[in-house]
Amino acid sequence: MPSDTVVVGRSAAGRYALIDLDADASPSRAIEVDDDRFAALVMAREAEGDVRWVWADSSVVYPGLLKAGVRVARAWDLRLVHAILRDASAVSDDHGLRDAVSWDAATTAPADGDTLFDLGESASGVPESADAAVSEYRRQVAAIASSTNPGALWLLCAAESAGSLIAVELHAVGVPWSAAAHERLLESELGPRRGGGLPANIERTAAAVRAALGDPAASLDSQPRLLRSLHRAGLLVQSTSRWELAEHDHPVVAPLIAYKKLMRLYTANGWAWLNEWVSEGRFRPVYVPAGVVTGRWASSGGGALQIPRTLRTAVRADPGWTLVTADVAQLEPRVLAAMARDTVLAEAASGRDLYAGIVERGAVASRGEAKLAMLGAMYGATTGESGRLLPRLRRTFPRAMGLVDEAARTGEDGGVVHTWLGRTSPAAGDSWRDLQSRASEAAASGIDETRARRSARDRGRFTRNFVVQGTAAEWALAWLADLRSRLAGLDEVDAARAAPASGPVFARSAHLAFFLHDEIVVHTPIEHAEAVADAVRASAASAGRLLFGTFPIDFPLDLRIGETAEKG
DNA sequence: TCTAAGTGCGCG
DNA sequence: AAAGCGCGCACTTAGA
Repeated sequence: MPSDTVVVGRSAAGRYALIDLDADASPSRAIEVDDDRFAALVMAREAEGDVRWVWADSSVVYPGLLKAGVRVARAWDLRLVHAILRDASAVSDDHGLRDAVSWDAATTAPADGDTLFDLGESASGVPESADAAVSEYRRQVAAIASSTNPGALWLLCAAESAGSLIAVELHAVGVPWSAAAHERLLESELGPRRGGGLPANIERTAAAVRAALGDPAASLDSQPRLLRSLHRAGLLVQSTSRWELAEHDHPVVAPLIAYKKLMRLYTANGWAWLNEWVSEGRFRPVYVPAGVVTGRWASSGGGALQIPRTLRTAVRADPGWTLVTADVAQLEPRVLAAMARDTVLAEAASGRDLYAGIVERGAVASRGEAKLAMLGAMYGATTGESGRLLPRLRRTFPRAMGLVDEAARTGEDGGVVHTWLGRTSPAAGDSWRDLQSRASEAAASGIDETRARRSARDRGRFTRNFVVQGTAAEWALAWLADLRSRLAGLDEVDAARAAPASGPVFARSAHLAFFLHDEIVVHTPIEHAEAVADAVRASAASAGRLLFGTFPIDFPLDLRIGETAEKG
C-alpha cells in the first residue's frame, strides 16, 4: 500500500490543519482540529495505515505528540530538508526553493519539551502555516525530482527526517543513568564532596602542584598565570596543555596533569552536572540533527556527545532490562572504500579489522601505522609520521586515496563537494574568495600569498574530510532509521515493567537510548536482548545495501549485551 | 556587567 | 602542541 502524505501546520484560525496530498502533491482534503484533538487524530491516521507526516520541524511538533502518547512511523522535516536541498549541487532547478528564505532557519535545539502542542512560537522560526508547508513541500519534491540524482537525494531527505524523529524520541526517553554509580565514581576519583571548597583529592593534588612549583599561592586555573608559574619553576613550555607538559621531565608534570584530569571531571561531569542533567534515573540530552555541517548530529546542553568513557559505568539498564551496545568498526574508511569503489581497500576491510587488512596487503608494517596513515589520508595530514606514510597508502589504494585527494583539490580551488547521497559542502565565503584573488594579483605581497595558500589548504582539508565524515553520517542515519522500525516490531512488556512507567509509549518495548556518530545503545527487556542484537546487525547490513547496493563492503559491529553500557 | 575570544579537553 | 577533520562546554581574560 502506498503511503499517504499528510501536511501538518496551523490554519489561519490558529488551529491545527491537516492537509492530505494526492500522488502529485496537490492538496486534496483538509481537516482543522483544536489542539486537544490533534494527537488523537494523528494516532487514528497512524492506526489506519502508512502515513508520511510533513511538517515544518519535528523538534517543535513531535515532542507534544509523544507526550500525548502518540508515536509516528514516518515524517518529513521541511526545515532540515530545505537546508539540504538549498545547498545541494545536484539541484539546479530548485523551483523557487532557494528564494524561500523564511525556511532558512538556523539549526536549533528544541525548547525543552513541556509545552504540549505549542506550535505557536516556532522554536526555529520557520513558517508554521499549513499553506506555507504545502508550498514548501511541493518545491522540495519538485527540486528533488528534477535533480541529477533524485533517488539518492530522496533517500537522504527521508533518512534526515527519520533522524529528526529519533532525536526527539531519544530526548524524551533518555539514557538510563544510575546517579548512585555516578556518585560512587566521583567519590572514588575526586574524594568526598566538601561544602564550599573543592573535593579532597583535588585539594590534595593542587597542594602537590604548588609544592612542586615552590609557589604556595600559584593559580592553577588561569592559563596565563599558570604558564608564568611554570616558567618561574624552570619549565619552559609554550602552553599548559597536557600534551606538551607530558614531554617534559619535571616534578610538577605528574601532579599538574592529575590535577587537570580531576578538575575536568569535577567541572564538566561532577555533582553539579548530575544535579542538572539527571532526573528520575534518566539523562536526557538534546540532540541536534545535522548540527554539524557534514550532517553529523550535534548536541546542546549536558555535553551529551562528550561524556567521558569512564562515566559509561553510570549507564545502567532498569531492573528486568538490559542494554545492547554496538559500534561500527572503522566506519569512515569503509565508507570511503565503498564510495570510491575501491575493491582493494574493501577486500582489506572485509572481516573484522580494516587496519590489520591494510598491514596484510603490505602497505605498511603495523596496525598502528595503518591507522595513523588512514586517519592522515582522511584528515589531510602533510607532516609527521602520518604524512610520511601516506604515499604508501596511495600506491596500495589509489582509488580511495584519489577520491579524498580530489575532494581536497576541489576545496582548495574554491569548489564544493558532496557526500554519497548528495549533501553538499558550503560554498566558499566572500572573505575566503577575496583573500585568494588578492593573492593572485601581480602586486600581491608575500604575506598575502602565504595567508591565501594556508587558507586554501585549510579549506582543502575540510572538503577532503567532508565527503567521508558526511557519508559516514548518512550510513549512520540509515542504520538508525532501519533499526528504529525493526525495534518497533518487538513486543511491549506489561505496563508494570515499563521503563520508566512515566516514559513515552515506545519505552514499553526495546528502544534506542543513545546515539554517538557510529555507536548506538538500545535499552531492552532482557528477554528481547537477542532479538535486539539481531535487529542491530540486520539494520547495519541493510544500511550498507541501501547506500552502496551490491558493492562488497561490510560494516562489522562491536556488539555487547549487558546491563551497563561500559565498553569492555 | 555584559559579550567575545582564547585556551584546553572531552567525544567521534 | 598537536601533526590532521568535525563538534560542545567550562573557565579565564580582554574589551566595551
